[in-house]
Amino acid sequence: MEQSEEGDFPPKKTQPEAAAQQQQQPPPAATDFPAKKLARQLDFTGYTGASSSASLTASLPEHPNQSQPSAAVLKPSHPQPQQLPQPQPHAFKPSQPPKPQSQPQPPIMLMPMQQPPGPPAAHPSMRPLKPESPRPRPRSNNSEAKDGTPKKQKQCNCKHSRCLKLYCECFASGVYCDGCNCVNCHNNVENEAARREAVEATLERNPNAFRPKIASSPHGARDTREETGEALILAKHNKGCHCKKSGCLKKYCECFQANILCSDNCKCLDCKNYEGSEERQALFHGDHANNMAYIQQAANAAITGAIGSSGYGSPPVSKKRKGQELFFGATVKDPLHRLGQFQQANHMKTSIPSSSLSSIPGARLGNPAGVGPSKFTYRSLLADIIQPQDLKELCSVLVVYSAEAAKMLADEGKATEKPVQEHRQTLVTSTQDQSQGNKDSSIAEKASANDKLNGNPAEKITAEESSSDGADISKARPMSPGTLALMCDEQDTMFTTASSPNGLMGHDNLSSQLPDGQGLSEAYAEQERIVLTKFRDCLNRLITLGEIKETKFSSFARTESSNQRDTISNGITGFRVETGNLQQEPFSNGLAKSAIPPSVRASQMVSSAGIDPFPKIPSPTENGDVKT
DNA sequence: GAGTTTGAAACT
DNA sequence: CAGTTTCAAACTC
Repeated sequence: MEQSEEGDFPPKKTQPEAAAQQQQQPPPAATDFPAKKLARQLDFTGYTGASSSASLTASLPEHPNQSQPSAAVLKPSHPQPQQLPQPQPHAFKPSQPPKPQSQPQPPIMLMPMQQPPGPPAAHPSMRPLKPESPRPRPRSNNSEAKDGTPKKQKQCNCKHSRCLKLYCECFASGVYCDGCNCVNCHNNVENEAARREAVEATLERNPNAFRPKIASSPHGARDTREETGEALILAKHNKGCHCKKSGCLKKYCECFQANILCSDNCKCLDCKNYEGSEERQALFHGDHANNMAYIQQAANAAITGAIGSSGYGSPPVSKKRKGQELFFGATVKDPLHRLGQFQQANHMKTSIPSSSLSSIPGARLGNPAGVGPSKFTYRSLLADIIQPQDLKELCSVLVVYSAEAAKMLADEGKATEKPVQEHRQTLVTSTQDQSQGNKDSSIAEKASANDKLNGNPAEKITAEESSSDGADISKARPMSPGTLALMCDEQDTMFTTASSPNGLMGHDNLSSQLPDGQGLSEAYAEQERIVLTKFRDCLNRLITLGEIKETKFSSFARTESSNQRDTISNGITGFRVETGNLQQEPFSNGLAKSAIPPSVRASQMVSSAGIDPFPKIPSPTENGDVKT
């Protein structure tokens, strides 16, 4: 999207480029379920802050450089409309201009920023805003049908606006009408002039008219939040909604539609679209299908949002509820009540009595900022244990493992399982030592081994490694290990798609080294197994730590007395809770927990500033066993 | 599928 | 900037 800001609206790009870029972009916000219409949220500018006019202009037809105002203008990713046979021209528009997209093409994502909602897509990250499908039938698309991959294409039904006003979703999205059911449509190539005028008029009226309505918080991730496990709220509506009767729980509400919580930007009345809202939760719970859609995102959110110093903690910006709090406060559930909901929703198994909750978690555990009396904030038990850098490190390690596994597999060909295991052990050990150096060397090895086969991935890999320093993963770099590691879905694809030029490191190598596609699946499976095993181990450790902490709190609550020990503040040190059972308790996956005293394990996980957490987390040996 | 409701966009 | 009208999507029957 950056491009768009510079006036390089997708239309100008060549198809491949545009497509590629879009794919790399973060999933568009919404997800899903509302997925349906996010057309309006297309991001012409790419960002909230930028001055819109420039970017908008760029994206619009009138753009100077558009030597060819062809249809492609609006639908960037599908540049060559004309060449493609149009699936079916709209009845009213027989000559419908070229449609930019070819059918097979995946939907385009123009709005990277948000992702609120997570549609139940298999690959949530790819969410099409207005895909265009030549589908004759508008909404019934089976879009989400099978794999849940949304492909929806929104088709308007405008009758009086000629599709030249923002009322029209297509127009608002910056795309030509294609296969819509509109009447007297002017939002097409044939009426480019009129369209252009309309665009200008619209911009004149509101320079931000074509900018995304939903934007992620300028302050970044901290503003993001996970909502009771159901929806992922990552952004807020720029203008906010003004709903009066829908309670912001219907798609009339733009916030709801985008699957984001109402924010302080909203001026809605009787809003129920706030964090912890019973109505909202009921709504989600009642819609199981949609729930599934969010699961993945929620999971990701849990990782990115719950980890670190904030957890649910103190949202910088309250996600609203101002309506209720200010005017209906008395009638709305009190914080405690909501707390209970959260806990349930999060499947937090805690033995802490609700009565003690109010005094324990949230506010107390660090992150005092923003924790107001009226705002309940849930704080993950792992909040103090897992630090952002830990996560990054973990991601890096997993990627390294993957790379190593690929290399190993390639070297050994279809070697037997045993060697694999051994190698894995070696890897684990070496990794535990930790050190970037190690990782680099590992990667370097792999890279060098593959150099002959491929380009020279070494550089890229090396660069990626640097992300472990805690720098922003999303920097200009192509794809950091962290990103790769987190791209579960994408990885799946990568694993199975040998053609990806940019595939996960190691894959290409592996595939290229193996004779043919034959052993690939096996090799990938093994590779995946290794990585997943590592990840599992890490998770087991986290579970253990969480339980320890939980136990601690539980005990704390019970005794509820003195507690003030230092322990809580840092959440780790000093607890001496009944750990006996913990140690023996078997993992649900059958793995036995380590017999190491919790405190010891915990310390391993804890990463205090300056300490490289990585070694601690990811380097579990076989079954989560830590070196004693 | 027709009619109603709703709230954003457009207009005054 | 507030109030009103227009519009099309969402929703209901």
